[in-house]
Amino acid sequence: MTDVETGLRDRLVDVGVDLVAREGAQALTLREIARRAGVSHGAPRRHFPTHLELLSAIARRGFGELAARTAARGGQGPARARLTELALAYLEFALDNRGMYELMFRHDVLESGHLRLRDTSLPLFERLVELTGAARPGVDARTVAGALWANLHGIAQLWSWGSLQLATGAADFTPLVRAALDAHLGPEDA
Amino acid sequence: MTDVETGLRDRLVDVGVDLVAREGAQALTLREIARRAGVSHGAPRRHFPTHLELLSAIARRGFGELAARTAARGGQGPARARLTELALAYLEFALDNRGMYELMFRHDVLESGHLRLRDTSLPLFERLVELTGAARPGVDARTVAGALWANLHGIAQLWSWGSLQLATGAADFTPLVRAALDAHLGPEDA
DNA sequence: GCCCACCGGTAGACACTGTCTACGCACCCT
DNA sequence: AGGGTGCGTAGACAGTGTCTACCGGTGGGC
Repeated sequence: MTDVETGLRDRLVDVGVDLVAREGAQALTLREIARRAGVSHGAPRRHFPTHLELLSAIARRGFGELAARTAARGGQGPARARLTELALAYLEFALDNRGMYELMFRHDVLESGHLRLRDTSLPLFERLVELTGAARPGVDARTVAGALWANLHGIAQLWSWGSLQLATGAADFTPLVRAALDAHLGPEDA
Repeated sequence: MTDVETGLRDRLVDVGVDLVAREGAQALTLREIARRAGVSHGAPRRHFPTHLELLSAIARRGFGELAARTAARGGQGPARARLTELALAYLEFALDNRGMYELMFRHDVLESGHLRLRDTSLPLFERLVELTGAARPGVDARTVAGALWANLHGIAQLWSWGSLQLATGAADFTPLVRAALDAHLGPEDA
């Protein structure tokens, strides 16, 4: 009735997205996904030759939503303000969807050829490069953007793991994000 | 004869360290470690009640060597230069020992209580805080050090995964590390 | 209109994993 | 000498991913 008519391929990914949000990345068993989709454990093989490819398809959903979230925010205004919004949106996504974010950056589990992150991840980075160049002209925007991206990723990972709270004693990650932005782009009101 | 007399507990960790360097983190099967140690698959249980605890013991070796490597470098000189050496040593460790580094930051696999990283990781961070305060007085050294650490970690991870090469087109990670250091600490010759 | 091929799901086997339990051997202590 | 305990063995169990044989329906070609 509702969406029973959707193909099994999409349904498996739906189930996976739901499952990783609900129980974490280690719950994404092939057989468990099949179980929750109401099919036998051999069925997914018709659509995803291997477990890794199913996980990659689930992760690609994550990259898509990350792109959508960061695109929705930081629409206009000066480049520096848009970068702040983008960075905060990135961090919030990572911490609202820890399981998915963890899955997205488990390169041992995502044969990077399968998930074509060039389609979703690279455009996002290009936007970062563009905004960086606008906010801080006169430097190698590509390198600075790379360092900034790495910084956001590191904060997301270490914060999610709890290390940064332990090491710095902070209770909120926004000061860290602002410190990173100030460092790479210069102080906000400059 | 050689070191046959070492206890099984240490031998298991030895085998694990060797195995993760040789074949990566996913090869650290409990049974495979036992096999290579020449004991039955049930033997490790006498020393490590669970697989996670054995992995944590192996990872702790990694934290120890990371601390040793970063301590060996950056011995003296101005704080800024020592920080550069420390950062490069950190990155080189991460990229020379990808399997180990990956293991060290797999929080799903390291019940963080077991590996007492307070003993090895926090002192390293404290040294980072101290040097940061010396290199860049007048700011919240703890926050800046946290952001810098996250930046190094992010570079290590994304570089090891290949994303930064793809996104920035760089072939060497030192420009990125220097960009991060310049960003958080100010330009070197200041 | 029939037959046949094929798409897609089922069911069972296989090797492998981590954990648990029963067993046994050797050693040490009194 | 005897009993207990530390430590490794061996087998069972549930669970995993992959592979293979099977098979029901559906659609196209003649």
